[in-house]
Amino acid sequence: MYRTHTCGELRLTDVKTTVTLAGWVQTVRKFGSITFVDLRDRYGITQLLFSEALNGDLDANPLGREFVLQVNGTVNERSSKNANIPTGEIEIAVASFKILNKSAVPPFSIQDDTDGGDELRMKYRFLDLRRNIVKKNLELRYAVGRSARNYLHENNFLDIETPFLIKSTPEGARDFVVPSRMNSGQFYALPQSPQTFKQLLMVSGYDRYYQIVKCFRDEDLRADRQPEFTQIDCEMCFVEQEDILQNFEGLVKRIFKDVKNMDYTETVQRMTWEEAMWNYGNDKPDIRFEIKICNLKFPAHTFPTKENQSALIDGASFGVFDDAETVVAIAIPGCSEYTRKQTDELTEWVKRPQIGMKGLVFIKCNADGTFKSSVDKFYNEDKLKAIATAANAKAGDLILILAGAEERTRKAISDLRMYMADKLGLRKPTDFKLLWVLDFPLFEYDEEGNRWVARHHPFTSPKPSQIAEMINNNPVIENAAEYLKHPYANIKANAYDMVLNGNEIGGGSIRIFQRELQEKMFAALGMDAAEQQHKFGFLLGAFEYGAPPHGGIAFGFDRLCSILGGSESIRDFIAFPKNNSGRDVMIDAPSTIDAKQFEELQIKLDLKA
RNA sequence: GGAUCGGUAGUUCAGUUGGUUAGAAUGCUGCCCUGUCACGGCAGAGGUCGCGGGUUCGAGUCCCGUCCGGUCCGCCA
Repeated sequence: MYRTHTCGELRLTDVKTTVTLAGWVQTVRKFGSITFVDLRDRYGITQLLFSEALNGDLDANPLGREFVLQVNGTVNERSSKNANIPTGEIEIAVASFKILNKSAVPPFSIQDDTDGGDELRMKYRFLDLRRNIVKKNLELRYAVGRSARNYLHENNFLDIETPFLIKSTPEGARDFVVPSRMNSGQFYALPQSPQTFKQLLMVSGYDRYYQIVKCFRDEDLRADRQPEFTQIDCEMCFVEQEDILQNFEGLVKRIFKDVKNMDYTETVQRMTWEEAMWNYGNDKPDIRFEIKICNLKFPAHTFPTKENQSALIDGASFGVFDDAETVVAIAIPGCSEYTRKQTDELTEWVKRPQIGMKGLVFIKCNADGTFKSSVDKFYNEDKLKAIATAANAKAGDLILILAGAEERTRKAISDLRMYMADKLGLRKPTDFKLLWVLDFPLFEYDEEGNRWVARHHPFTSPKPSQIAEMINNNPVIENAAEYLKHPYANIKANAYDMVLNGNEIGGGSIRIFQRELQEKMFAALGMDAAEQQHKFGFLLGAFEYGAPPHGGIAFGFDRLCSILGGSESIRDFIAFPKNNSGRDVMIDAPSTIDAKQFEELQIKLDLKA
């Protein structure tokens, strides 16, 4: 028997017990004739005492960090206790020990505040995973998964596996492709998601399906994006949007309860995509703080239902505003005292290429009710006051105004809103606020190809009231400059995103289940009948055999874990992640393959120089 | 595909206007120490300054190229 106890469980009540422990040497502290060794395993750290007085034959000298050690001894009460660790009141008086394996000196320290940089930790990820802080993240990941499975199981969902080797249908992201040896010249693709399979399962009558499943997308990475990632993938039949929303806010609330012991009792807020863009400039707003955009000027067709307020800024001969398509403002609470240096810094921030604004206009709403702005030359006190009222600014606030092209400016004000909230500490990682964003546009305009692309995916159904509009109109865009006036631009989807603290954690839709509508959708995306048949014939065929109404959702599992863990990076919650270039630096993948493998695949490499 | 920041001891970093033998902390090795838990003390080893080229009397430092890594934009149905 290698061990009788773990390194985390012995307490004062175990004193005088003879025990055997096994683990890794965390530290060795020598004091002449006695030596302390901290022994670590998954469960904790236990102090070992090597003492010449107790056993003169013991020589702790050969021990080094990360040696694998088995010790036999007696549990003793410590004479000086350590309140910082659960086992801090006891130690093991070592009677005998065995080095089960030696260790090279690790390239970085195995502790919470390690001295290792990211690259090194990834190269030696097996050592990094020994660190408590990383272990905690993987434990959290397990807890989230277990909670989700429990909830879904209790609600009659069936976990069904779908294949990883499937057909390439590069509609959205680039596929990872896998050559087939037995079918030379042909390729599988790894699934970007099990989308079509789960829909086929609905056709088969498995009315509640889920899977915690890997998905693969061959696109460039970010801190929160990996080429292989995990989704909690769900689908239901005989449901409307409302059923899905109810079921899956239940899932997330359950995860909050199980993982964070948090009762999320408040109603999950909902807003339409249009409201989100109007108020926050963003389809995944962080609503933990109140700041909303004031739309001083905007192109009428982008928000057909909204009233134009440009009278507030027009007629002042201020060219920047007069020439801009869009002028938007946010009132930042309590920042009217910002110095020239601070406002300059904000101006520089919005001028960075990532934001791409030409400049920043500000209005200080002084505590005494006066106003001071960077555009005093153009706007008198009354006009500034009117703008401040529109922006819902109070005395003491700082109004920041951006002007420019609609899309870019809206994104910029959204980024600025988040930047200021971070600055003011309004985005606490311990606060959680859920939000449903509803009624997304069904289509997006692709400038490059002058065509429609599906905003969510091509299986998403339009709002029932707009099906006729879709079927009866020609998708061809005659005038690229005025694509927003095309009827398709206003078709809304039966699609929904779940947003947590400004992050999209899940998204889904009610699907198309009629062949005719699905064909119209494919056609709208530029697929002729032959291409439809080649790529999705199996799905269109299945829709002819009694496809039920259905819909579903998929949650980004890694991202959900990282948010619950209070981290920006999903890599911390994946045992063996890829780096920024999609490489696994530990096993050094991807790599070249043998000539023999090429031969078997009948593939000849011809790399462009 | 693009922008930007970085690459100096095992590790994390400092290194001034280009100028003597490239430093600190930590880790590592040896010695001392009976109550530490970030132990302490003394001594020591440890560097192709990512790589290639250029400018210069002289390059870690300046220039060009390249590789690697981080972040972001594009991209991510």
